[in-house]
Amino acid sequence: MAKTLKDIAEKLNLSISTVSCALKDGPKVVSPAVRKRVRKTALEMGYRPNRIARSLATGRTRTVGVVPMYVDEDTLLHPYLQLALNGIFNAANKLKQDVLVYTAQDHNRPETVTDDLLDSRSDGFIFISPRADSLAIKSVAESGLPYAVLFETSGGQSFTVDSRAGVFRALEHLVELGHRRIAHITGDLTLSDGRLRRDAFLEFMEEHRLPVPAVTLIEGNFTRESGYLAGAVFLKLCPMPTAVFCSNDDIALGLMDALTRSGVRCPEDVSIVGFDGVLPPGSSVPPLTTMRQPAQLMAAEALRSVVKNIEAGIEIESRVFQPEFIVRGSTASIPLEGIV
Amino acid sequence: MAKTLKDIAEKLNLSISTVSCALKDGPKVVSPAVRKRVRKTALEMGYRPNRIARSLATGRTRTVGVVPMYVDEDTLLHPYLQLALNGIFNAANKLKQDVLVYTAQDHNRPETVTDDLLDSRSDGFIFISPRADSLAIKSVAESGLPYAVLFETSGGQSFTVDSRAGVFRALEHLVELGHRRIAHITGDLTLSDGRLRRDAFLEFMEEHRLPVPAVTLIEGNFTRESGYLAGAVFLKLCPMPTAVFCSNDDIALGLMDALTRSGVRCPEDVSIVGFDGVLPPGSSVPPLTTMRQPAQLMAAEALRSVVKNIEAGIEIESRVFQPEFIVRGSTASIPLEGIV
DNA sequence: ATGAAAGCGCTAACAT
DNA sequence: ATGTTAGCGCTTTCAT
Repeated sequence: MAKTLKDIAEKLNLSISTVSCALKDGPKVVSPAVRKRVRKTALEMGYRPNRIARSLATGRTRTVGVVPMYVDEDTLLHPYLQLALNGIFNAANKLKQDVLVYTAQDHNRPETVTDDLLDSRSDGFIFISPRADSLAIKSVAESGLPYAVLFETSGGQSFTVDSRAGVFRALEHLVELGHRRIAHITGDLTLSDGRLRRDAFLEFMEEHRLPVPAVTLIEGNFTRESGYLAGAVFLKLCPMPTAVFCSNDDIALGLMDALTRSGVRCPEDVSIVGFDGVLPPGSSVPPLTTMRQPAQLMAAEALRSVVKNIEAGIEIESRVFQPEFIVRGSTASIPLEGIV
Repeated sequence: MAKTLKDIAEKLNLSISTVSCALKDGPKVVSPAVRKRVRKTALEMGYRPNRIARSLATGRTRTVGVVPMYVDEDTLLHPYLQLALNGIFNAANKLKQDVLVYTAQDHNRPETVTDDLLDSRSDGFIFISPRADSLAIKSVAESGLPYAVLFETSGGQSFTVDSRAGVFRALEHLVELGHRRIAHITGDLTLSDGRLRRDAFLEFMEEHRLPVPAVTLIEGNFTRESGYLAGAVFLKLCPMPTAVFCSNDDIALGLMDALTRSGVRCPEDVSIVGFDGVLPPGSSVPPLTTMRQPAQLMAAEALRSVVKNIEAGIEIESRVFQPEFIVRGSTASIPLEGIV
């Protein structure tokens, strides 16, 4: 059986509270002699404080909950999430916080999700790429527990990348290479990043007086499949754009795959730019030119903010992070026949 | 404030225990009428059971702890672990279990690791690729809590791949391609997979009367760096082996990198085989021929076994899984000059 | 069928 | 400086 404070107290003929305080320099002062004795026998008896009991008494768990974006299964296989989680765990370790990942979301019965979150096992939350109408966020917000939102501007204090700046930088790169017919495959437009990147795209094009025929604005949803499907649409365009700005890397890889299979070469025939920079360079041939968002840092900052709120009541403030442009092999000067 | 059983009880003029039982068909029977009333008001009041309190009362947390192999930081960036964790989370979700990942290991003070594990927050454990002398395993074993060991044969009931079968299959492939001078870069020999694969390599070579000069048995440690360094050693060998069997994929990629940089082509000049199959095919050029171990399945089975033990007292039994050979582009027939 | 009460192991205010 | 005690919110045995 696990040893308890009571066991130590009885053995030493002390009160439980004295033992408790002796072990942790508790609220009341304990004489050095006693403290020493207590610690010694605690060690000898192999005593380990019961965190469950402590949490019940203090109302704190030292645990922050992480709610990933919803997918049916294989949640942890998304490079996106993996980076974010790694950043969160790294930061949590330093702050002596535990992390509980809530992958068990059943969107057929959203109320169960909420129940899980509110059963007092986490002191605060980080929501990753939540839907705008997330019931989970709503309940957590109502409960008064602190939380931050990662990779999405709606729903609460958010930790996001400067999509607009990123899009502008990427498009400037393409324009510098001589591209004028630039298509865009959007992300999920119900997500803020999807909308912001599309809007920035349109704004840039407008500003540079570059035409955007409706057919060159293809709706995707941040998945590789949607990029692949967009490829089919793209191939029918005439004249074919010489460059495509994709709302994220997955889309870009799907597109690249579709184009390659049809004999369209990247970057010789068409330049492709992604966004997020979550994939290792070797994930595609040619390696993808992309805007890297500092996912790990953003995730770590979200965690720190939540913990600061829990521990010191400091308000959580939204932050926007600057992306970093990474030029690799998927972009090049426009093909000769593109120069009219 | 969060509502409690007491709140409901007072509102309804019932006892706490009646409310408790009404909500969960508890040990004692409650009249349908009361049960209905209780559930209705619980819903209205937004009552959520407090899992911490329940855990303290029942002594069960419905949580299994996962202890990854030790690395200083960025634990969750290892493809290895990511696959295993994903398998564990998938299986845990189905069994309504939570998963707590213990990345916060400070090997300078191993006793703190142990303390963390034994603070009653997990009902059982899965250790991933632990060291043979793992203090953490020892304490968990002593505490009597159930646990399984993943990817390592020592330390307890283990869930491992059939390394010997895998090595034999891989080497047969090389021999069929005409290779006779086959080198081996070992994994970490303090880990069972490292030893088993090396031993199987030696056994196969002996059986096929293929010479193994000491210099062609290069010690690595499962990291990409060790593969890269082994490359330098390898390049000095004369005659150079025509094939290398690497103890895992990381080593193989490091080696491939080193060779490519020196102008040695794979697979034209030298064939390379990896092991584990955790990396996406695009991770290298050419894509790596490897023995895939069913990491997700193994991890899921480990979790199920631990949970079965917790819930039904069923003994955890070691299992050995069959790997699957995946032939990709890094192996080919021996180069002409290799045929003497 | 329902209520009362003990207890899970710990914290912390209050007493001595 | 140390002991006593009342919780934290729930489960569960024992009364009624």
